[in-house]
Amino acid sequence: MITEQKKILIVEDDFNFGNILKDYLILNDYFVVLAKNGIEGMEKFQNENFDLCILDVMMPFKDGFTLGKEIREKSENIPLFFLSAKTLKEDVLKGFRIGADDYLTKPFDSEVLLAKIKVILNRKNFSSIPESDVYEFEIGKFKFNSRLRFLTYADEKPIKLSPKENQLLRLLVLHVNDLLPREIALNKIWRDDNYFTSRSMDVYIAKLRKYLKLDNGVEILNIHGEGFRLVVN
Amino acid sequence: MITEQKKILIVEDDFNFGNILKDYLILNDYFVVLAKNGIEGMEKFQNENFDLCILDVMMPFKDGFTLGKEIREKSENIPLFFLSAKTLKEDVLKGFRIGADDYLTKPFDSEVLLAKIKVILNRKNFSSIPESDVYEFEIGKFKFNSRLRFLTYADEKPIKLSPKENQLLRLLVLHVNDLLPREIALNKIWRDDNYFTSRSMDVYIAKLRKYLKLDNGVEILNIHGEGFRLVVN
DNA sequence: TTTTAAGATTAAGATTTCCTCAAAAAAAGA
DNA sequence: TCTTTTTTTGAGGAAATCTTAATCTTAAAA
Repeated sequence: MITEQKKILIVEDDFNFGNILKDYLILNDYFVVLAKNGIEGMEKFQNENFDLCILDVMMPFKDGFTLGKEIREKSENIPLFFLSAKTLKEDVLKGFRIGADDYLTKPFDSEVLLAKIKVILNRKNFSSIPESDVYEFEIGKFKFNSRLRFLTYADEKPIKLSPKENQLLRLLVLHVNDLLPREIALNKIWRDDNYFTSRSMDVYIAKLRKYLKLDNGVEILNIHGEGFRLVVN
Repeated sequence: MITEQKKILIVEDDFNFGNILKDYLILNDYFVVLAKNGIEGMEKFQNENFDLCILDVMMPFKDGFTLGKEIREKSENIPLFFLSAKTLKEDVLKGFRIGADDYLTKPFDSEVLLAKIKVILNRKNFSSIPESDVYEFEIGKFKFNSRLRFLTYADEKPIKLSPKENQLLRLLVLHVNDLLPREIALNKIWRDDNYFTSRSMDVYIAKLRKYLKLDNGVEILNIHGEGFRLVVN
């Protein structure tokens, strides 16, 4: 069977190190794209579809954490590794809070990295909703662009959505007319499921409801104890 | 929160360390079982359903690698973490070759472990959701959606069902025209079979009857001392 | 037929979950 | 830095849900 090569994005400002890593992964049959800073990294990420991102943390212009956060806003599911010489617990935890799948402290062994890459890429991961690169949606009379974070009603001026509003609305749309379980939204967007994140989600539901009120064929219903449902007539 | 606690198996021969870890995870809202060696670990693994296994590598009788291998033979998907003071690259790689999802070297920070646990349980969560269970039923002139918890008569406005109403109706439908033994419903829905849960069930039967009255070809009959029967003409 | 157990129905309490608003805190932008 | 935007936190209250209790009815057993 011919398995498609997996595509990996490496963002690393140390040219030497980046290239060694790239060559090593290519040798192990991955397709690798190397970006040399956060800005270039974001560009490449937007233009191609990757299976995994490996981000150096300390970089000029835009650091790895910032980039990681931006990537997570676009895609809740893409595997994300941070590489860093920062071994401080606080940094590691920050990485995970952003939504990393792993955090490797330099120096690390390349074979170990390879093993971790294999684990995460081989994990059977039929996500209930296929991770799609669709970002334009219609919701009743609204147009919703989740890349630009705009919600536009008819010919009115677009409503700008905050990142969280945007992510939540996107998940709701992907489950349109069906249940979006609370737990799933919390884990995907907030990366944690507890009392407070749940309250926070409620606040965002309220905000979205306010926006969507313009079209009364559209509403967000609660299913008590389960989650929410975006209903469109 | 309605979300079930995730169940974690820890296998660790150091009593003290194992218990500290256990308490820490319990504090963070996991259900934890601690086994003190590989043999006991395997027993517990076989008898219960875990969401994650955390195995110490160096243990008497049966070491963590051996146990991990056996667990992988039984279940190729369950997340597996190794804990070990062995930091040698070769050991780490061995762990991954066995099928570990991560390998933490002691000493490690418990918060970091917690972060990793959350990451992996969330990933698995999304994939295990397909829930190809049937959730759309017809009951006479009713349509019943047990996912959205709706009961709709002809073209009327859907009746919202509460979780318990929903579960009970679902069980009745699955046994349609046949007996649904009281005991089974109680154990499945209330997870307990006593005087009070039984009275509670009666209350829910009454509620369902009220809803179903719209269609007089549908009724819930009692079979004295046995249970209930949903009858549809 | 009488007695006892099981079930039906309704309503009141208790609990949990959700909603709303506002203020505090944190993050991003200028 | 200061300002603006975004996110979280908290409280009060509303709504939904579930249990318990009280009162009646029906079915089976003695």
